[in-house]
Amino acid sequence: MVTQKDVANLAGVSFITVSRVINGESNVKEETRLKVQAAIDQLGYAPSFAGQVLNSGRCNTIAILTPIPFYQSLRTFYMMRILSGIEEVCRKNKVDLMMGIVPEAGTEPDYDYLRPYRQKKVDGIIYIGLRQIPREMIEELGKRKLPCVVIGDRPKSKLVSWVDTNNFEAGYNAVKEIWSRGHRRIAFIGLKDEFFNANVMDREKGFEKALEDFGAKYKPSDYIIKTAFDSEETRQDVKAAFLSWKKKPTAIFCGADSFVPETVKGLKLLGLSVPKDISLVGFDGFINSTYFNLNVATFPQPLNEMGRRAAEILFSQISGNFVKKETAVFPVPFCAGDSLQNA
Amino acid sequence: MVTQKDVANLAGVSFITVSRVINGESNVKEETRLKVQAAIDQLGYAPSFAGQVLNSGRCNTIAILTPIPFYQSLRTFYMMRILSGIEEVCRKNKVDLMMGIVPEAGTEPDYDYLRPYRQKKVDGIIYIGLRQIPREMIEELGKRKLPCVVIGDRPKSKLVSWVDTNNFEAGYNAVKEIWSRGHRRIAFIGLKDEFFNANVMDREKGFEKALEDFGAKYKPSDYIIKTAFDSEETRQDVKAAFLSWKKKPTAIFCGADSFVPETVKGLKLLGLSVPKDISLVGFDGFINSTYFNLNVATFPQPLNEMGRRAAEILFSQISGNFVKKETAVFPVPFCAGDSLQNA
DNA sequence: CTGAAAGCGCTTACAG
DNA sequence: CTGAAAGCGCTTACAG
Repeated sequence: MVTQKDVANLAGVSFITVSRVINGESNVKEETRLKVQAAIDQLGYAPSFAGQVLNSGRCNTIAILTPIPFYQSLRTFYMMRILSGIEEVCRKNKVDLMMGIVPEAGTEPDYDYLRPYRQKKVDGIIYIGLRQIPREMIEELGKRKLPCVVIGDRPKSKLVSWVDTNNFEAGYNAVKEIWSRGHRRIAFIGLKDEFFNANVMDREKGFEKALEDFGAKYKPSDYIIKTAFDSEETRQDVKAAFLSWKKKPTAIFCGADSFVPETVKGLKLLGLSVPKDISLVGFDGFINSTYFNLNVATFPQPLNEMGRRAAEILFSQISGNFVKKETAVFPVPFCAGDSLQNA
Repeated sequence: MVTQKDVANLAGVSFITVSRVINGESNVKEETRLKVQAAIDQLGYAPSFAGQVLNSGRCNTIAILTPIPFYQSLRTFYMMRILSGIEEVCRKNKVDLMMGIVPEAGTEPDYDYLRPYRQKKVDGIIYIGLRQIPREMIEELGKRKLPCVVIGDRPKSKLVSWVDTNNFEAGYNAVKEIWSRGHRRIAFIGLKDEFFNANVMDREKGFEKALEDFGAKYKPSDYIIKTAFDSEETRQDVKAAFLSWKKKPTAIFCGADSFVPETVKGLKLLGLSVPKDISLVGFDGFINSTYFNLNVATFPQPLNEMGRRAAEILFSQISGNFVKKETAVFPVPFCAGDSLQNA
């Protein structure tokens, strides 16, 4: 490997001068600088990361930790869009990105969340949620005061920053959009409690609150279907719910786009087609009309922007050498689509 | 940051003994080992990466370089499935994963492909293709003899290893499957030459060769549509081609799943429905029947396995301290689907 | 403007 | 079985 000494020898100066040129210090004669630069170019020298870290304590790398497996389609989109925003900010700041997949709970008992940080391999961590952040991790984060930003979850810890969408408001607004098109009986499809998905739950709360505020003539909670992720279960749950309801809803708000395809199929089993017989609104913006033959009205989360913001918060904490809880809540815009029609 | 010295002080030994315990050396009294281990646990010590790298020259990190932007849906799947295989092997080998997005050609003139390696931030590189690997990069890779494996492309360099699918064979087999179902006039949809996509081109060659071998009564090249990625262009190209053909094909082989949705729509413009009026076979296995309302016959690439193999080749070269060109060609299995019917 | 010294956290011989 | 010394590649004062 090429070192400062090699460059120094070739240029006929001491390695300290090489260090000065690398770091763009001003106290180097122009002639010397040119000689050194020529030697650097000739040898293809780049300063060893390890040597720099040892001195600066900064490694210009951050870790992205996430429990989302790489191959699960819709969740992959969620993560990739966030990642795209993070990457943009990292690139600007000349910071590298390390990826770690947090194993399923219980799968790998001795998995060490914070190893990269404790090893000083990264300066900070961005955790991309969707599944609740593990309690042990939050505790150690707090104890060690390490720069960390969580996306998509709101840890209570006094030291852990987070970036999230306003799911309650978005749920509320979803009902508002549907209601304004004349629908007076609206159903919600959410997740079973065992998933502990605060995001979908908040959308559900927004759904209920909006219907109360608007004076719906039925009990919102009677029109909530709780189902599972990416599963055929959804289809059956939808069918069963519809059969149990005496008065059928004219619109459905899916708390996540993952439920949309199976909901549509479940409705088809009942002889109902979207949007002719019933309207439908999704959430997330992952269902692409190129692949799904219905242009779904939805609430696309500003994932890219959230990724960027998370990275910015993290960098400000790293470079400021302090850890202070910062939070950001993003509103979710409505995006109209053919699946939502007037009642 | 906690260092070996801190642990040594707490345990009442020298930091060298701590180093021994960390590295599991045998020449440490059991009693001492326990004392040291207790101190390590108490302080939450982990050996600094930088110190280790400086000594061993090994950093237990590899870089994944790819020109695929994070947000492009189908290409995202391609990359993520490969990544999933790589990650699996990395986890087993306790190696970390660094991600780098190679900018569009010309976008960032001073982008330095090999910086992470020259900085000794990674031990080797896996390049995930889909767009041809940049010439400058290949040259520098060869010059520096750095451990590198390319996935999805076959660089000529004597030193760069690669892992790829047998696209010619797969293209040939696609025609074989279609032909065996009685189709005697089959069209191909590929990419315009300007994309330099060797993979799709090889499938095209397999398509042509198969038709020749089977004694097709027409010139295969007359039934090749060349289109662009992810674009509405495809729809128009399909329509135009169909209008120009006097004898219509009874089946179409899409050289990539990206073309499938728009091809289906283009056919619809002509009043043709799949598979009732015309059969269709895709390639890649990205079109999920949950989201696309047609179960497409296709050739799913063994991406996960390719990722694993690439990582294994890379690790063997890194730990062996040699760089030798190794290559692996994966066959692509056929996966039947409703879109391909008997003629 | 340039160089010798010390030290960052670690490991690898070498002594004892 | 344990420790003192040297060195990995770098930067940061300090001297000149």
